[in-house]
Parts: sequence; C-alpha cells; structure tokens
Amino acid sequence: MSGTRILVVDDEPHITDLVAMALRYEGFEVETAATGAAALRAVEEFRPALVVLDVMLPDLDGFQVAERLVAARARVPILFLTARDAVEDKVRGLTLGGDDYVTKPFSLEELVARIRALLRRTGTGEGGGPLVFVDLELDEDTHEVRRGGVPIELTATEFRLLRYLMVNAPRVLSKAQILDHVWNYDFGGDANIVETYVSYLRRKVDTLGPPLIQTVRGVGYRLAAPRAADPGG
Amino acid sequence: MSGTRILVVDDEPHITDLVAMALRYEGFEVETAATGAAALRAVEEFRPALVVLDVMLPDLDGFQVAERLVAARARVPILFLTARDAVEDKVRGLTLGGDDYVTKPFSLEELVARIRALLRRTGTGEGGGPLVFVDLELDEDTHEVRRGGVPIELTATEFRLLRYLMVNAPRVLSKAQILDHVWNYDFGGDANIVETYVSYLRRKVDTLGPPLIQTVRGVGYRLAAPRAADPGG
DNA sequence: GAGCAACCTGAGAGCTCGCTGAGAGACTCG
DNA sequence: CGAGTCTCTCAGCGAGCTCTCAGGTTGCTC
Repeated sequence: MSGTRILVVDDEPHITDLVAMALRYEGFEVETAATGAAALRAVEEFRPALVVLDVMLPDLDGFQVAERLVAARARVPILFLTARDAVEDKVRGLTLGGDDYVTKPFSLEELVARIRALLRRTGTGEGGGPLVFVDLELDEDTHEVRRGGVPIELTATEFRLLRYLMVNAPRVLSKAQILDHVWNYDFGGDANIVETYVSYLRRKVDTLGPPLIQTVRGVGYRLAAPRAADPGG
Repeated sequence: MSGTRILVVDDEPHITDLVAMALRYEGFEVETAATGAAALRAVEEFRPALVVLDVMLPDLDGFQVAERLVAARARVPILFLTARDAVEDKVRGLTLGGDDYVTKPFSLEELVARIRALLRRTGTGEGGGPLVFVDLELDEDTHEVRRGGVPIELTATEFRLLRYLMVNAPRVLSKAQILDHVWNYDFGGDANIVETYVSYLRRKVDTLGPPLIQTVRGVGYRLAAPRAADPGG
C-alpha cells in the first residue's frame, strides 16, 4: 500500500501544515485545501480515501461541503474539525454515516488514531484489531487495556501516551516528539509533564510484569521487550 | 451477506441522505428515489429486499405506490414514513400486510431496528431472537427487558438507549454518537440528556446486579461485563 | 569521586467532567 | 378534565484528572 490519500481542509495554514506533516510522516499521501470550493475540486481530482475538514471555512462551511459531496455521490468518509465550544449545536448528525469529529485544539496522536479508525471501518485501510506489544493489549474500540489479561484503568492522557508508545514500538521517542503528538498542539507547559505521565503509566503497567517502558537517557522513551533473565555475571 | 438491498423513497433529499448514510454504515446496499414513479422504476431494476417509503410524495402518495407494487406482484415489505399527526388510522391498515410504519421525526436507532425486524419477519434477514448481554435480555418484538430473569420497565427512550448500547456492546459510544442515533433527528438539545438517561437506565438496570453500564471519562459509555470478584491479594 | 544534568515521583491546586435531584411542560389515558 | 407519565432543562455537587512544583535519586562526565 503506497500511501492512502488524505485531503486536509482548513483555512489556517498553521493547521494544514501541522496535520499534513504528521500524516505524511505516517505514510499517507496528503493534499491540502484552504476553502470549500477548493476542497470540492480537490476531491474530484485527488480522489482521497478520507477528508479532514474544518467546519469553519471562509466560503462554504464544512457541513455544506459535506452535503455537496453526498449530493455528488462522492462516498468519502469525513473527519470534521471543530472548535470546542461550537460543538454542541452544530455537530449533530456528524457521526451518522460513520463520520467522526475532533475538537480543536487536538493532539496529533488522537487525530491519527481517529483517521485510522475511520479508514478501518469504511474498509479502505488495513485490518484493525487491538494493538499488541508482548503481553500488553490496547483496544481502541472498547478503550480497554490489559496486561497478561489483567485489565488496567487508564485516564485519557495515559491512554493516548501508551497508544503512541505502542504504535511506535520499539522506537525511541523523544520527549519533544511525545509532547507534540500526545498533547494538544496549544499546550504551553514544559516537558516535565511527559516524565510525570510516564511515571503514572509505569505505576499501572510495569508493576504487572517485567518493565516494558524503558528510559533512554538523554534521548527519550521506548517500549521494549524485557530481556530474558540475565544469567548473572 | 454482501449487503441486503434497500430502497429509500422521500422527496426531501435531507431525509434520504440521512437514512441512506445510516443504512450504508449498517452494511446495507442503498438506492434512493424522490418520487413515486421513480420508486416503482427502482423496485423493478434494483430489486430491493425492503422499501422505506414516505407517504407524502409529490406525484403518487405512498399508499398508491404500495398498491401498484401489490398489483405488479412485487412482494416487497414496506416501512412507511409518516408525519406524526397525519393519518394514523389509514396507516394502521398497512401493518396488516406485514408492513410497518415509523413517524417523523424518528430516531435512526428505531428506524434501523424496525427495518431489521421487518426483514426478519419476512424471512429475508438473518436470525432474530432477543438481544443478550451477560444476564441482560432485551426482546425487540415484545419490548420486554429482563435482568437475570427479573422484568424491567423501561420508557421508550430508555429502551432505545439500552438497545443501542447492547447492539454495539462492548464498544465505547460517544455522547454525540448516542445523540445522533437514539434521539430524533430534529432534537436540538445538548448532550447532557444522554447523561440523564444513562442515569435513569443505571437506576433500573444496574441495581439488579453488578454494574454493566460503564463510563469512559472523556470518551463515552459502553456495556461491559463486570470483572469477576478479585481473588484477594 | 565530585559535580552536574537528566530523570523520577510525591503532594497539591485548580478545573473539568459526569452524576443526579428538582421541576416545568407536553402528552396520554382514564 | 384531572392524574399520572414521560421528556427535557438546569444547576449544584463531588470525584477524578491535568498540570505544576520541588525535593530526591540516578547515572554520566571529567
């Protein structure tokens, strides 16, 4: 699969750049558009498998774009982006056709996970199933996490962090990377919060078996299979 | 089963789009028509297993369409859509032929459940039987709900909510999803009502045994089997 | 081994989210 | 027409979550 195509529509270049970069890094092929009209044209030409669509656009709003896509029999799933407080009234109906929405400001981790879920559900993407690393399982659908069959209760942030580590296992991820992907893009705090949450995760995950979360000093963190018991020395 | 075919007939594109989207997501193969004439043609060509038919159409009304289908020996079950105050009695007669009707505005949950029931009764769909989750049973036909054999009285909305949770168990459902599927499509209120009804349901369902309705903070709700009593430690 | 940087973690403040009681209005049924 | 039921709104409460800060620990470098 050489790059599932995704169209990203937002009038703030800041956002489209951020999202496009993240998605390209994930192996998707990405186009961007800044207006509703351009979006409709791009769907025609680019034939994306999914559209990430801001509901606030200068010309048409996201809903109008969605309507026209339906009218044009363009059966493409849509992930809407919406401001947190604008959500309540307008968001109605978005989850109907299996579409979904994410509120701004979002974390890239969450956005990518939602995109994957949407692609999986609409049959365009690769197979689903829970994420697995050694004896650790994380199920996106049920939001359940277990280690060796034992259920683990995680908070929302802990869940995102663990998912990010698992998706990228066994690569080392820097604190900056983690901050950029797991926390909302407007987060202004410092990287110590990553240490704090890694600590929380370890307390919940690594007490149930050999430690899986490793610190690579000066570099970052990674998930790694525990080595078989060291034969002394 | 590669998609049971359903024809949706309504002169408002708003409605056909809504219904078509939801049904496609449920795995049906859907065509739409906006007039009685087009509907008759579509039945010929598309050979649907069921027709969702608005009684208010610009040319023929739904009843006339139904008559012509009978006359043409096209034995296809029909689910009528009707305005709440219009012609209750006239519609009554329709259910004699094994057909059914739903009043506008409806909830998609209800519509889909009725479609499934109709297909089941006419032998086109898969097997029926009560919905079961652990010791909780919900019977679509009799509208009865029991937990561990104990009957539970639910209001209409509580019933739809529980059915939606059971059909999708053990997946997590967001409040937006629940709102979109369980409440009528013209509902304009906010998501707090979902919390309220979950609260009602818990009072009736989760007091009869270990809690089945779980909150996933920041995400939604799900039905989940209670964990076996912790064997000390 | 001293000094330093990186990392870990406990404590706690502020806030968000979800739960629920109370009640208004619509509807139904007798 | 009245009683009861159901749906929906609102607001207060409480729990749990996020994030900050600071003191302690580990491990690298020279």
